[in-house]
Amino acid sequence: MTIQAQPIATRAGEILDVAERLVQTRGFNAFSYADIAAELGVTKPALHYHFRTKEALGEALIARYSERFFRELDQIATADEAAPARVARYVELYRAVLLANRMCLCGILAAEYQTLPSSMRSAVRGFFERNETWLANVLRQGVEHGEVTASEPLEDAARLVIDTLEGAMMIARAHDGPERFDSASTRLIAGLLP
Amino acid sequence: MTIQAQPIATRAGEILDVAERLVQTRGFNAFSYADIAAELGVTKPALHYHFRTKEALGEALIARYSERFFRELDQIATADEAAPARVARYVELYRAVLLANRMCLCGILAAEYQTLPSSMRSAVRGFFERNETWLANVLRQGVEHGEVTASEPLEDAARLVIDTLEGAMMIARAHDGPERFDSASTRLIAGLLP
DNA sequence: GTCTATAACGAGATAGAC
DNA sequence: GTCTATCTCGTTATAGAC
Repeated sequence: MTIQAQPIATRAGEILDVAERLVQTRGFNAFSYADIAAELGVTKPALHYHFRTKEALGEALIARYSERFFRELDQIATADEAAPARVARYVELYRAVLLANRMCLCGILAAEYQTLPSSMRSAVRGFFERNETWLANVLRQGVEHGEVTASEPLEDAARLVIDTLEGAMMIARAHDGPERFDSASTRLIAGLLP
Repeated sequence: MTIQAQPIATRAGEILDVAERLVQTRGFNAFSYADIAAELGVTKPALHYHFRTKEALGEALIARYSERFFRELDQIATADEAAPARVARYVELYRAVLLANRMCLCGILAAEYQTLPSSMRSAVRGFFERNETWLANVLRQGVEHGEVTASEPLEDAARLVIDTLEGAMMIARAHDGPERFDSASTRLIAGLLP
């Protein structure tokens, strides 16, 4: 048994990388297997071997994205920081996506929600639910230490934060640069402080 | 010369009605001329007579939607109401769209922004800019009367409101009912009151 | 002026070669 | 196991009939 010191770029991984960027940039309905195939220099049916349907590809995208995202949240929750700093780092995760000229994967899928197969729908909802739970916990910690002011239920406060960040991100992408997002997130966070 | 007492449902108007619902429900990239044709019982090329390209149809959709929307804003601004009531009515406009199981037309187009032809892009940006201006004026009126608390620049405060409503709407559509939107908008407005 | 027949192309997916 | 050749269908758009 060998141990992989570094993750090898598998073909499936390459496909997911390209597809992820295309979805985050253009949306799930606005890219095709042909786009991925052209970029990787393979034929379309080769992609179908790795992901038999577009739905399967979509599910894999959400799974990988979620795994990565919540691994980052774990790191934030593990570090020795106060709640406001944790929220700030949460906002920074979104901002980094925007700087790459992308939209949150599950955010853009939420916009296309009505057109998604049901397996992808539940995966998208799951992403947001996990975000809510995580953020509500951080807010609760902040309230208990007097560093955050938010009224119960804190799950609703968490949802407001998520909705605002997703919306600000989406509309900022229709403008140039992250300034619009920064202004919104700064005001949003200011409203959470004593 | 005759005067139209009531607007007649023209063929072009019928097409716009169906297309508008499809875009607000599924997005601009996820509907086709075939969908409209089937619903109206005509052939696809018949649609091309009225709107030669999908881009032309998209432009017409934004133009009509904007006209209707800003006419409503004019009414709100004309009525003898205080700023908080005007903001509440502004929120109610969004809520009504959500109750129809739709997304704001320009909101969903913002999500698809990178895939839109440039004529539609500028129309979408224009919609948001006009909204910002209108809402910033209402907020300024409220601040002057001591009914609203928001820090300068009020254009940024207006943007935060718009971003939040659009985001809350988008994510609420991935859940059932308007409760999630209501909770977010209530907290949003509460943050604007003294 | 309004619509039908048809084109030209790209989509996602299958069958089968190696 | 991995990929190429191919299929079928749906897409937007044009040409031309009435």
